[in-house]
Amino acid sequence: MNLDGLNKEQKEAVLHKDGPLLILAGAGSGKTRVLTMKVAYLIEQGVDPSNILAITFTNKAAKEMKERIYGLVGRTAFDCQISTFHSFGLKILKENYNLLGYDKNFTILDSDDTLSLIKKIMKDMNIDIKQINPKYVRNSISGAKNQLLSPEEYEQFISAESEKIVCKIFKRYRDALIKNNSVDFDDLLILPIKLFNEYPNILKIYQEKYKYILIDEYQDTNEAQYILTKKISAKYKNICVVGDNDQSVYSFRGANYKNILNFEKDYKDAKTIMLEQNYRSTKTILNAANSVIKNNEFRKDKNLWSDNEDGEKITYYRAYDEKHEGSYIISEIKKLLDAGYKEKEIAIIYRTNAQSRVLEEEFLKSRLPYKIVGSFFFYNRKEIKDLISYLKVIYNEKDDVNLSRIINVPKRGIGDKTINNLVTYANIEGISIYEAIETGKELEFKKIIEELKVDSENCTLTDLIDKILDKSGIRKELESEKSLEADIRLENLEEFKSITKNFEEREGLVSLEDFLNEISLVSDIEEHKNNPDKITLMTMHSVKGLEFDVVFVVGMEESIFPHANSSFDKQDLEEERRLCYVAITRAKKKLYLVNAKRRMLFGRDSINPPSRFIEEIDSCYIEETENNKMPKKIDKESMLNDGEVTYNIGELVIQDSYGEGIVIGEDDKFVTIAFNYPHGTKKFIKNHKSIRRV
DNA sequence: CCATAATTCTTTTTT
DNA sequence: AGAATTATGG
Repeated sequence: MNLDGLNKEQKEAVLHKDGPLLILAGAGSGKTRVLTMKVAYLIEQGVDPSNILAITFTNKAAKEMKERIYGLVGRTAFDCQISTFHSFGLKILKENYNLLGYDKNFTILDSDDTLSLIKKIMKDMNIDIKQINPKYVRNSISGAKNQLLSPEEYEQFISAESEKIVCKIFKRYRDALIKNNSVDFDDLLILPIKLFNEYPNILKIYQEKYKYILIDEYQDTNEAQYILTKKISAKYKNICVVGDNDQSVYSFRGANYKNILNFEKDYKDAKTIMLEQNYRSTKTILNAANSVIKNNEFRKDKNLWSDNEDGEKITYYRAYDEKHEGSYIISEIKKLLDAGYKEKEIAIIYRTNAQSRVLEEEFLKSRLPYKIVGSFFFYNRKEIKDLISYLKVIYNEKDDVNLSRIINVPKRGIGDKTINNLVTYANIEGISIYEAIETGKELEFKKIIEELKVDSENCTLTDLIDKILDKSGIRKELESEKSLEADIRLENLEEFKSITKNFEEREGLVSLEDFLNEISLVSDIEEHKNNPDKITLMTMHSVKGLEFDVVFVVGMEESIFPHANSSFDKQDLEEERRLCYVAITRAKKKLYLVNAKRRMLFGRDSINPPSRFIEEIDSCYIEETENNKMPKKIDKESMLNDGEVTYNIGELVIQDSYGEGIVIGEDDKFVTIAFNYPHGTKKFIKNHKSIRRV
């Protein structure tokens, strides 16, 4: 194998074959390259590809790694197990479902399904969902599960009244999942661990199977993921993990960057290699990223450097509003394309998914090719969810959650009362809703599902979709409605067939089981399509691990980024800053930071000051323009209005640094203004020019 | 049981 | 602003 393109440390990492290895790899230091070459090297050294397990966090990363290994070793790459933690967990469950009390055709509940199950349980228990938010319950349960706590163990740790209630719901929730023959996302990690604990001989099989384990983004692993791989690698200890503490951005999911520190404790003879040279970005971009991240207090300083040229300065643009933000980006992209940049080398990244909406509108107008990665937009539509529920029920009739969703879709005259009767009966008998159906209109529904079950055995997926639409009456209902909205729904359902068709062609598979697994774990429509040259729109979280020539980071405003919910707590804020570090370091050649003076949020016009992260970047890296004048240092005289200014208590005003606020107090010299969280109340010189009436 | 009106969320981030 | 949930009346 040719290692010429690698530096000393990279070579060392690739050539380390046996024993634990920790690679601390800064952004853009070539870690993916090292990982892929390492796999190729192992194969070259005679390791059976089927003994290699490589784990990534996102499906995109897994896909990319597969392609790159394929590029190095050819078809034998397919014999390696390269997947996300969750799909790896699913694979183990599929191989051992019976030992865990499940039927073969168990299904995965997504976070919406999980939420409706919790709501149902709470209703059953007469818990007011206004008193305790079901989402809080869901998150608490998920948190406990990821700490590998059973409801009984969780009980030992809690004291608050609300947590005790959560615990009771947790118990019912756990039982309900088994009864529904369903698992949630967390189960994909913790059930395999349970399996290994209860059946050591099975653990042994997996230890022999996966003699070499590589894990990417190790700083993002949570307790469950940590334990899972620790168990499997316990025998041979050929475990190689790659991580960067500065890029740890999943603590909300229980990720614990301390796992990196634990690694050296767990494996006393672990070798550690640091990759500190950045090959990706210009000096300007890297320096900007470093000047932001150095503001984090809880951080081990490191020395990431670059030999690349200085490159262009960063462009900071302050748009008038969110639409202008979009149109500005479009106009810049047009210039970039004229200058020879390729669409697929341009990315727009934002903090929240909701921001993609306005951007998409502007892109549609511009007719530039774009793709929104991770857009729930399609899968979140009612008609698509209904269709998927049909598929899940056809495959797993015990799935009460999805069955309840569609038993009256389209309208069949089955209302709350009928369903409640069914549920009560099913509970008494200890059977599923499906089994409980014996009479009435619901029996017709059952017959439809029975027929479709047969169809699912006999025809292709795409044909099955057609049969569902016909036999359920969904198509008929939408066609007879003759509204634009109904037409769009039909179109979306037709579009869904292109996803199944693509799946069938790509995988050569037509099984409902495989398709359901795929859409449960890859809930991103773009992953199902072939993607030619397009401009990429995605969140900062999903962009991790990728790189582009040109990156636009948009919505650089306080309370969007850093997000309002994360700007108060110091730890949260530091995570936001790491996220900013991730965002900036995606850019290879040119970085744009964009924000809007005002923006519609929750249907209200809100005004937020520029993100603090912009100010943290040394201004020498940012191009000076008319538009982006940094917080001006003008002498006090010129900042005061001539003459007297008076305000009324309760009046809405805008202040340049803190945005919208309400006047809550006034005397002859000062005015007191209450601003939105997290700014609080501030006192100003009354006729200061930074304050304006709305 | 269902259509319409009124009201109340929603936007962190992912598998 | 738009979606989702709940109330109301037929």
